[in-house]
Amino acid sequence: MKNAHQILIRSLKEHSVLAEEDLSGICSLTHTVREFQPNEDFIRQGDHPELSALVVSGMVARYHLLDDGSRQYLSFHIAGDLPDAQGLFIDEMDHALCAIGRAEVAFFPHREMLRLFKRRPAIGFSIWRETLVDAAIFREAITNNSARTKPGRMAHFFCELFYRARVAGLNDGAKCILPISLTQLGETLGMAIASVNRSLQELRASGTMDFRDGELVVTKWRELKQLAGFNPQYLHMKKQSLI
Amino acid sequence: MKNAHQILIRSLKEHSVLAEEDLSGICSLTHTVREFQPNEDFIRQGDHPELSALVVSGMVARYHLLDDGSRQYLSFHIAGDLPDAQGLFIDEMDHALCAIGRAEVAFFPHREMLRLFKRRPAIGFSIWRETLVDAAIFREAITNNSARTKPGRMAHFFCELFYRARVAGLNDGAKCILPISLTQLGETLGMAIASVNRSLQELRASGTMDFRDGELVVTKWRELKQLAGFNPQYLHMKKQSLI
DNA sequence: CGCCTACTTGACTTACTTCAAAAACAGTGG
DNA sequence: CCACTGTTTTTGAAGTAAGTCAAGTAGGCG
Repeated sequence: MKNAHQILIRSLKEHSVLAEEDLSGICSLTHTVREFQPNEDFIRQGDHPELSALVVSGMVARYHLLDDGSRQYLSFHIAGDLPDAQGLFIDEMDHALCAIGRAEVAFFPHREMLRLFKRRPAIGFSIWRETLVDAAIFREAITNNSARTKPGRMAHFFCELFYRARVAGLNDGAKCILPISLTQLGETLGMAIASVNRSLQELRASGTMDFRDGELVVTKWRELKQLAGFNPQYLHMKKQSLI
Repeated sequence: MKNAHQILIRSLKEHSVLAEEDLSGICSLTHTVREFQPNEDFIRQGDHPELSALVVSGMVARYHLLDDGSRQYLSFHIAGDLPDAQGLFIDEMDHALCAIGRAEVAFFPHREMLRLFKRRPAIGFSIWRETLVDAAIFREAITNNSARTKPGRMAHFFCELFYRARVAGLNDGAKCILPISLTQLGETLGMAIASVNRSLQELRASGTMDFRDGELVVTKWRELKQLAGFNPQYLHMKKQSLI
């Protein structure tokens, strides 16, 4: 397992500039690491967390639980992401977090982080920035689920995760681990399971990508992007020209 | 016109605790106020703003412009909101802002704000918090546009705006100014104009509310909330029990 | 091997979109 | 004041995408 501090630093450096003292400040944070099984919740709606989570390995997701018991997935997070940085300033969780596949998550105490932000504002600013990119991803999800055709929105979803994993250095060439079921895909994109399947087959037939057994393979990135209307600008990465 | 500093302070106090020195720090910020006509853009996709906007009066909205020229509205903002606080840390705008109805907007220089955050971290934290509530609103919009029936999502949209306006002290009893067209409502909720109209008529027929001529009247709040599945917890206001 | 879960497929039904046109309304100029 | 224009809202009818329901297949695991 890679060191949690290093994972966080790598991820923050993706978009922010940090001084030597900021890095050592981050490394001074205490933390614990826990492993979670597929679908295991680690923060629930209504919780008042005092720790902030960092994805160390695997994938986690945020979701809303509706009155009728149905689920709406809101976002997916990979190694380096801080999926609940909002807990730093918002007392009560309005959504839950669970592992997608097996995942390792590091937890940092809010108290220590806030103290660090006061001492080294640049660290706070870089994590603030991270939460703002998060918000940009949510905005894109609104547009995706509201304004695109079903196959289009599925393509866009795959594009985003593929791109983010690529930036994080997690892809194996054209392959990307994505341990998500079709049912979950439906609960993410707002479509019925039968539709998910048919849209997926349409994407397969397009020859641009394949997704099966929790693995995404992108064979024609440019065409897939086109088909999805994907423009990575909203992810606000420094290396725009990556792929 | 009310003083922009006072409007900002009132709004931040809605969820954060600020010391006397923080308040005077906020009041030391220079700003300009501009008035915009209905549908007038004041920040465009791709811009690199150096000022942060505060809604002083009226309503503004954020939206994505898609490749095919269609629009997806992302959020609506009323007096006291900072609709582009993200510009503080994210260089390039991934969405645009426009006035809905006539609106007055105050602009504060990023440079001054960042300097203030370093001197008085609590101010930065309160605005950070504001951006996190923003993100919570986006998350709810994902769920709304993906998991609810068309009339349900329209009801939820009205509930949220009514509630937020009420908290901000902008409602006139059961009435609330909402200068938005049915077309825009469709571009917000991801539904065709014809559907918007029919869903609206369904809501009218339910006897819980009416919306016409840019004015929302809520006659049965409890029933409307019920019908919408609206739970204001995600807005993270201090006064939960308000309505 | 049998059970469970995840995926796939088909048939049916209904919601919603699209298209088209009418009605209501606001603004403009004679 | 009223005709003219453009915009927004409303209504109707037709077509279609996608949801629901139901059954069948495939893969993983004790």
